[in-house]
Amino acid sequence: MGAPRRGSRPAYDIASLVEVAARVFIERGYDATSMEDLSAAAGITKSSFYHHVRGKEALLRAALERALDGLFGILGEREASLATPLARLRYIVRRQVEVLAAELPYVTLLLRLRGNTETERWALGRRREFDAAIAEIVRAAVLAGELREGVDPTVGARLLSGLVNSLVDWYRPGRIPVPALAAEVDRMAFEGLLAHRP
Amino acid sequence: MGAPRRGSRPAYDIASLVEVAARVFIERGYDATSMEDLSAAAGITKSSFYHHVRGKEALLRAALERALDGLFGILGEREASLATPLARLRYIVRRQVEVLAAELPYVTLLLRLRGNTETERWALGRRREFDAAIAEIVRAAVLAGELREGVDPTVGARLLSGLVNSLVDWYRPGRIPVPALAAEVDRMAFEGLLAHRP
DNA sequence: GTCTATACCCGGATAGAC
DNA sequence: GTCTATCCGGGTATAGAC
Repeated sequence: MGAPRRGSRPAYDIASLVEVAARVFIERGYDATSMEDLSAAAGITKSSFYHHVRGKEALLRAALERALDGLFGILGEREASLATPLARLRYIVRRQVEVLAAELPYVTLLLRLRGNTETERWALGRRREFDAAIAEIVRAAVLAGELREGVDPTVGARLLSGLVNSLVDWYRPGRIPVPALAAEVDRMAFEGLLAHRP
Repeated sequence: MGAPRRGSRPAYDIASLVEVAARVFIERGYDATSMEDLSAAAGITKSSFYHHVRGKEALLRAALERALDGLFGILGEREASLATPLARLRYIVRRQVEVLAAELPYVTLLLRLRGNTETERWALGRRREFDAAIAEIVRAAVLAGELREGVDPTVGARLLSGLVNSLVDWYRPGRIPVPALAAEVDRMAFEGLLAHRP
């Protein structure tokens, strides 16, 4: 990614430092993570670390941008405009699982924000925008009669998002192939766990 | 709850201070919350606050105990031993929604732990025990053929718990009657969102 | 680019007067 | 039981030598 390095040390391009930071932020929590923790994880001292990075919040912002870019990217894909609301919804859910798996630490961070700093509030706002887009599609699917009667669009959308987002609490790369994971989430969300139909 | 007070000030029994603390912990995050924040929320100074409370971690522990007591209480109820695994599972899910709604701040706190302190790790361990109990029932239901074929018990259990637990991210008391909420969660989990059956 | 040393502030917690 | 004053550790961030 960054310019190649001459020394034996790893290349401290911003991207790799952001990756390290995201990992530690998730492990300890953003507030509990000190710049000392981060610099140690990167293998240099705190002040050297500052040579590369503006500060703690800038690292958080970079990580959150990556997560949000991934998620909003889905909405811009061709398939996100499929004919029926249900087809759009299922496509987006599948892609959401994929993005979540691909950008796991960044999305995890995004989903655990509290809103203390300006950066966090900004990211929370963008996340709400994304959720609203999903909710709108759920609403359309209910109106089109594609979802079970009596599904409250707001509640349904929140449960659906909650189901997908809960993956960050346990999914770890490598254990389950992503397509299989996406299929399980899809079936759970749309067909449910039951064997038979009432 | 505590002994009645003579002055005009509210009674600072431990329970009410724990409630205040839980609220602020959730709002700001545990690590970002200072004892100053807590004492201010209780309407007294930091040192007065210390007169009533051991420290920050003791407050956290009391809140987490309340959440865990509520959850483990479910497993001890008569109905948690219903005849079929599926019946047990649906009963527990419903009760889990009810406990979550009744003890919202405490359960929210429990679900957002990172594991930095000894208290947090203790609570995380107990939470894992609870999740394992659910997973065991899911496994039994799959073996009994009560759940859709091809459901991985581990993944299914995690998705189910994730769905239920995601409520803490948006449910607020009063908006939706708890029975209706429990019914929506049950339908989503077991029947899915779709209108028709394949 | 990396280090040591340090400024500066804020957090948890306590002492002791009232 | 409440307060003001304070200790002390650790946090972000910077200065300046190498």
